[in-house]
Amino acid sequence: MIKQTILIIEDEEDIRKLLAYNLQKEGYATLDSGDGADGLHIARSKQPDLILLDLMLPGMDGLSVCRELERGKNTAAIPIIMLTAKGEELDRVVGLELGADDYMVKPFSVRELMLRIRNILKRHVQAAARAHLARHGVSLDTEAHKASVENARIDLTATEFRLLENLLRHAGQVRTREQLLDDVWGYHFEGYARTVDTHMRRLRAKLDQAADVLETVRGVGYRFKE
Amino acid sequence: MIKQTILIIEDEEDIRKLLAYNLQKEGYATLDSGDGADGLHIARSKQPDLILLDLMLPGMDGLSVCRELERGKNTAAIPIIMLTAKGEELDRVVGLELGADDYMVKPFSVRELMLRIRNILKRHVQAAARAHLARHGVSLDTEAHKASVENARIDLTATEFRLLENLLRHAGQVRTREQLLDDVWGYHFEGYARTVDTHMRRLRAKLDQAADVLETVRGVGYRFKE
DNA sequence: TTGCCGTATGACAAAACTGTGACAACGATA
DNA sequence: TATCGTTGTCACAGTTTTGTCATACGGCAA
Repeated sequence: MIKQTILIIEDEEDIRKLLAYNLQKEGYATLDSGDGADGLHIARSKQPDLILLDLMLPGMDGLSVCRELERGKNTAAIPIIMLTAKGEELDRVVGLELGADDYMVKPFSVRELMLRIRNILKRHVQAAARAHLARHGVSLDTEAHKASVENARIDLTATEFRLLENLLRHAGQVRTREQLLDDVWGYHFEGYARTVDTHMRRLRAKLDQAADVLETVRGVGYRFKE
Repeated sequence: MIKQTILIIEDEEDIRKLLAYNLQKEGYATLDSGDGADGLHIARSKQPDLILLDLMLPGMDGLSVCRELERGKNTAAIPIIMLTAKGEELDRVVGLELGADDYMVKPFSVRELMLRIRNILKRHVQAAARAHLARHGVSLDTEAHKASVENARIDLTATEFRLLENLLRHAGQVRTREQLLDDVWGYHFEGYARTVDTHMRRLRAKLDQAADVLETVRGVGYRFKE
């Protein structure tokens, strides 16, 4: 599993460090910036999974950053949690209006913030992950780790599931054995490329009537039918 | 196929040699430097395809080099893999923030590093290479590995596909048998130049009505019609 | 028109690929 | 500890793909 990255845009260094420390402890990767314009730039180039955005910032205030993020094609979908100091509450309406997903009033409970972050990320991941994971009657529920063919459950082992998921996510594209080994087995795997074949066979057997969604591209690799 | 060049900026000579040796074995050309400022200079003048950058360097540290690379107009797009020693992990965030594409913590697995390099390079090449691969009714979808003539699918073998792709990418230009053997078969291929002829015949047969897009330039080679 | 040289063709055997069944190693679980 | 499910390897067989060769063909210049 790839670590999710959270961008912290906050000018108070103490808070920034506190947040970074706690987020890292929770297993997230963090990026941070103490300045609005800079933070916006990082968001655009690194595309974090979530942004913690302070309202009061030097250079460019949080609302403007929010508005800009919302406008950018590849940042519009990133969830934002606004951090506001007491007394700025009036603005929260505007913030939410502008696309923030949630807000926290300082001083806030770190624990609560962590929980909200986890929830929001889960929602977003699910939404993104579930979107295209069904095709030609084969569908995967990545969260529940359940697979089905024409609405009939089938049992897949962990590896089979990851393999099918990878193929499905790249439906229509040929995936070479090397790519599959890297993505599904991981870089550490030092094995026989033909291992992939065996797993394809097992997958096909389990997919049964739907086995033809897995196409062999001779001399290249495998492809989930477009 | 032109060799890709990788710049190694690392002060420990043993590691530098180890990396250079392995990279060359993988078919890359290498440049190296044991000093930050010097490495930066080489990067600017030679424009390598990828940079391996150690964090701890004499003279100018890795982060500064990274920042400078990011700033330079003709170095900003070069992917960077940071090499960090254990315990420097805190900095990786900054590194990623500054534009590194990936990082490895020492001691790292050379094999894994090679795989990551391959993947990153592939991503970068793909992004640049995907273009209008269609002409005179012949179109290729390199991702899906599908070919069609006048919107009708045709089956090509792996070699035929690569050959047609190469000709198409150089549409309008004559390609000699030697060039085709180098690009399509690989520069290590020591075979009969007439092999190309046979494959051209097979391609023409499969292209059917569109066979005339493949022109023979007597005494020189072949050309995809402009 | 003839002869030369490069190219197209058809046939073929070698090489390369993929699908399969079997199996041992491993780990989890009862 | 015994058992069961999962995984990675391997050897083998059936096919397809590929490289080579011998031969026929065709453009071009003399």
